[in-house]
Amino acid sequence: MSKEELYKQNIIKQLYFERVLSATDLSSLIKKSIPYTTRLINALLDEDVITDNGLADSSGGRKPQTYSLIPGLKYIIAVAMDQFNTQVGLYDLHQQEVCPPKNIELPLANNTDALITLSNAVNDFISNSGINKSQIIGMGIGMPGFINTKKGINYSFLHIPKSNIISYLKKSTQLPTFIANDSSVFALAELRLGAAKNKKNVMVVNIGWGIGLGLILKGQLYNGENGFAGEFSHIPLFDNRRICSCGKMGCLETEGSLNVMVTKARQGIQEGQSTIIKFNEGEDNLSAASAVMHAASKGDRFAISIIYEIGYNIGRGLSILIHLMNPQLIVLGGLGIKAGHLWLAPIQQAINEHCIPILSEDTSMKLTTIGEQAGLIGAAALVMDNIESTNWSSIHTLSNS
Amino acid sequence: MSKEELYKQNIIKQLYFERVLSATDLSSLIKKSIPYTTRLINALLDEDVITDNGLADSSGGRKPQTYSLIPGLKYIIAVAMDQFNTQVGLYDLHQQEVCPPKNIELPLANNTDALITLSNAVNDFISNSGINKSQIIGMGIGMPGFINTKKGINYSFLHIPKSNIISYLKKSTQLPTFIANDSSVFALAELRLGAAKNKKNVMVVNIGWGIGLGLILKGQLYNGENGFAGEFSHIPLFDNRRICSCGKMGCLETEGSLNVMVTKARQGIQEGQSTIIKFNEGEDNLSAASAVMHAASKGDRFAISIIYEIGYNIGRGLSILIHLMNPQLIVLGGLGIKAGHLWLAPIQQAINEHCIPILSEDTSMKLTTIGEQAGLIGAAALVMDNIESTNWSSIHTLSNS
DNA sequence: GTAACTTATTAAATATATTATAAAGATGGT
DNA sequence: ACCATCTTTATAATATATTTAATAAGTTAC
Repeated sequence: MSKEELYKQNIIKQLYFERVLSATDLSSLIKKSIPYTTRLINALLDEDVITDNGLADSSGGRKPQTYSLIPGLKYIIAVAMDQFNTQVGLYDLHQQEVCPPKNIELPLANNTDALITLSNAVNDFISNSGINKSQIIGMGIGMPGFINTKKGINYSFLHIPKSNIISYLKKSTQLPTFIANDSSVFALAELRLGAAKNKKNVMVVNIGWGIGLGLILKGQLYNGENGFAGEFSHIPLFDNRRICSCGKMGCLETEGSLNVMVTKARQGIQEGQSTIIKFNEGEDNLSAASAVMHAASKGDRFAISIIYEIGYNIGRGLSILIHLMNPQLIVLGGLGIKAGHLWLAPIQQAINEHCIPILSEDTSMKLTTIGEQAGLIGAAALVMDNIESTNWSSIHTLSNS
Repeated sequence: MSKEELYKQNIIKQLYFERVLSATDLSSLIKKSIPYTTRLINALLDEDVITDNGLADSSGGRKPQTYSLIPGLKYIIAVAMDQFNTQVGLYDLHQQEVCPPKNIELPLANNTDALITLSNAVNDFISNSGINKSQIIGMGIGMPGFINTKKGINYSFLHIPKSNIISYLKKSTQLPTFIANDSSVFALAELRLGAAKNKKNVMVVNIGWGIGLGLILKGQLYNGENGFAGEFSHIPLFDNRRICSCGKMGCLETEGSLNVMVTKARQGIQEGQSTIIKFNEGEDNLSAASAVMHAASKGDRFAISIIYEIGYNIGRGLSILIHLMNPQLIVLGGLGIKAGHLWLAPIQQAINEHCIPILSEDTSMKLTTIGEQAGLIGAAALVMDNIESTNWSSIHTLSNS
């Protein structure tokens, strides 16, 4: 690809994440001069890839002409997987849902058919959407596990003998495919569209059955040497003898996660704690955790105390992170976000107790604002973040010729 | 500075760290085409900043013409401080000592005169060296404490009301000055000239009275939002009740550092352990620690067991680091390096016990090879890493005209 | 001796920035 | 309402920066 095409691609990327930008904005974002940027913009206008978006308000001078992507020009398939379920969504270039996302049951553990199921589901989903496959620029997938993004290998699930996930899905769906760890995808969503936007050093914490972590360093996602960075859940932090899901003992996960929340709640109820939490027989962990968090939001003291304990332990882990990375912001999200601001006090308390003040003073903490679709939105962002070559103008060129 | 001058500066930087390079090497290092790079090289030759270094061996084609810096063209002042002593050295552009480094006693704690003492010492040192100040391109300083590199502030020591260290020293020594945390400087030395050279993700561990850490991520030094990243010594890792030097409890430093080594040795001897370690009355910590490490190298089982315990605890901390950063290499250095390979086994053991295998498998561990001058060499590298504008050709221009 | 390869040089073409100027609007005063 | 002045934005002409392509030259390995 020529340099000029690369810059155009960069402009498209910027417009995807910012939606509306002026020539001056774009010039500083792609770090090229205004006249040169203008030339690139005009080329993109000619190719019918972007559109004139009218004049924006003045900030003390001539009103800037603004530009944006044509939303229906191309689409993106976003896939958010967890160990049991997978969501598939379709988004346009304004990050809007084109049709309602689809949920499929897809257990990952010991499931040799998982990829077949996935690619069938994606192909069906596209067919039902009515969108032509040629208009889809790619598929982004966030999934749990140890993932080598470049090689397309998940060392925990979805193993394919003599091949890899990316090659397989490219072949079976005919779509450029990008995969990443679910916590990285979540962090990417925060970096491009959420609380970490335009921030440099941010820790994005995914409170779920484990504690996921996406590291944003110097304004970029950090993946580590093999893509395994951010294994926060399994740092050896406690001297307990609890066996963790990873096989080791004393991991953060054994004292701070939604699993622990459910366990503590069950235990407390059995011991006769007075609480409004009610578990049905055989209730699954997801609804149990939701019940605890719901009770806590209603003011249930027992539930709040459980969240306090777990939050405090997560905060202990975050103290280590603050010492090592000196971040400006910590963003909390994931399933646990249902308990909202109740996390803030115990985590902050732990940080106060375990951090050197000069370090913790300049680190702020926020709850995610992206909401439940974070996984899908991040997966779509993953495509735009990595896409290198797409024939952006094909459709309009065809209709024009 | 014009773009072209910037590129020339970059060429000088590359030649400083690599000593001898061909046009092709430089072209790929500065990421400009070969013809353009050649033009820049010729300009530098004309200005008598670099010199033709003859032909290098062929690797299957025409022998490359190589170039190098003229070592005596410019010099660098390097300063390595610890809490009690400060070393000052003078280096040429081939990283060679111009005269023996000087040691001065300079306690940092509660010493309002420290900066005056330092600048006097530096000025004296330069006078005695016989090098003209105009030939010195700058001064690099590594020092303990919480340091904001850009603002020139050390929040732990050397506080100056209404000014900062850089401004003060620039004024009193007339030299462009750069400061950084001692562990960062050590990591820089490893990155540019040592075991981390051309590596991407490396943890450089400084085993001393605390455990310092310099993080190299994506091939660059990582400093965090305010320059405080890498506070490994004070991560809350132990459930002990030992008060740390930072005021908190349970820091890594309280169970893994040379201070702990000395304490354990003293305790053991008092309890009648059989060992060849002998402490004189009132022996200071530095020689005591050296004695323990010396005994261990001789095979003293008690000394070795102490190193094992401390190494194991450091390894526990490193396990966390590996989970979070997924580095390809860990480099061990600092005062503790006197015990050499004896650290490797206990640290590796802790990593084996506390790391998920897939993470630890691809992380190797090495001892530093830079030696005792690491602090000074790194401080000199700090100058070359950051210098932006120097009149490189002045002297020769004068002699030519 | 020759194929394959690395390195060096030159001319030509392309990429990109700077400067000057114009246009459009904001602000504050009368 | 009208004007003077300061900003920001847009565009055209010009100058500079940088790469590409073609070619030549020097080496190695078979």
